[in-house]
Amino acid sequence: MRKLDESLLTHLPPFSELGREQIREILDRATPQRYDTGDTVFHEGEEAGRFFLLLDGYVRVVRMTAEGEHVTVLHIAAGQLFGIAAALGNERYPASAVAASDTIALGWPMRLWHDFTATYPGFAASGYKTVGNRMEEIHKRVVEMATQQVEQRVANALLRLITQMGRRTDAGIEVDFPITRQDLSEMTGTTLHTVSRLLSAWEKRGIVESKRKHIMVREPHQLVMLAEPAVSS
DNA sequence: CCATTAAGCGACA
DNA sequence: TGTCGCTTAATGG
Repeated sequence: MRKLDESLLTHLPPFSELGREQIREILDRATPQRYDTGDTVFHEGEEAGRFFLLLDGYVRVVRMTAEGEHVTVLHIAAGQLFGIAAALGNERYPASAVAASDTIALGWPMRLWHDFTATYPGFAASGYKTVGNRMEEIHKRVVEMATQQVEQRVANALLRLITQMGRRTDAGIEVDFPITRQDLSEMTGTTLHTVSRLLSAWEKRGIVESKRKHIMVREPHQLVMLAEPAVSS
């Protein structure tokens, strides 16, 4: 295997404050790995043996309920760390990580998390910031789930997707990985039928456009309107 | 307002 | 040809 190029990491937050030598050392201990769409990077409850940096593609973080239903907790985009259980003091992964598209990730043994945070300035801070940002996002969603109706929740989920993992096209902003109605329903705590009906209705109004596994938002502003809590009743 | 059940259709491998 | 993604209608909580 060819040596990894240092430029892979130099702009990324966890490494941006590090020198070339330090990045070299970190890269030399990394194991690159490909995952096909749908592949599981690690399973919920598994011993947390490695942490990862997503180099390319998208990963979704999924929890399983007692009844065996999937709940998508959040999505990870390229450049972000994931599986950093050690930063949370966990011995096991609290959720599963599934490749939402074909992806490439770097993996390190979890014990190196402690080495890295102790040795490299900025690495720990960046890791905790990542954790903090995700906590905040999850908290927002908890409030959403408790207070908003399904249409608002789905609109919000779609807005987050195009904001964080959208690809601009001439006709609008498209979710940059294959996504089904089932996926959206697992993000919003509803059924694929309800998502299907909502998307059909939005499509008739020209707000979105979708083919199988593709969703494009043509009128983000309209979606923002829909995402706001209903005024009455 | 929304979940569930059921039926049917086209895309895809 | 079988599976998957999607749509729609009907029903009921």
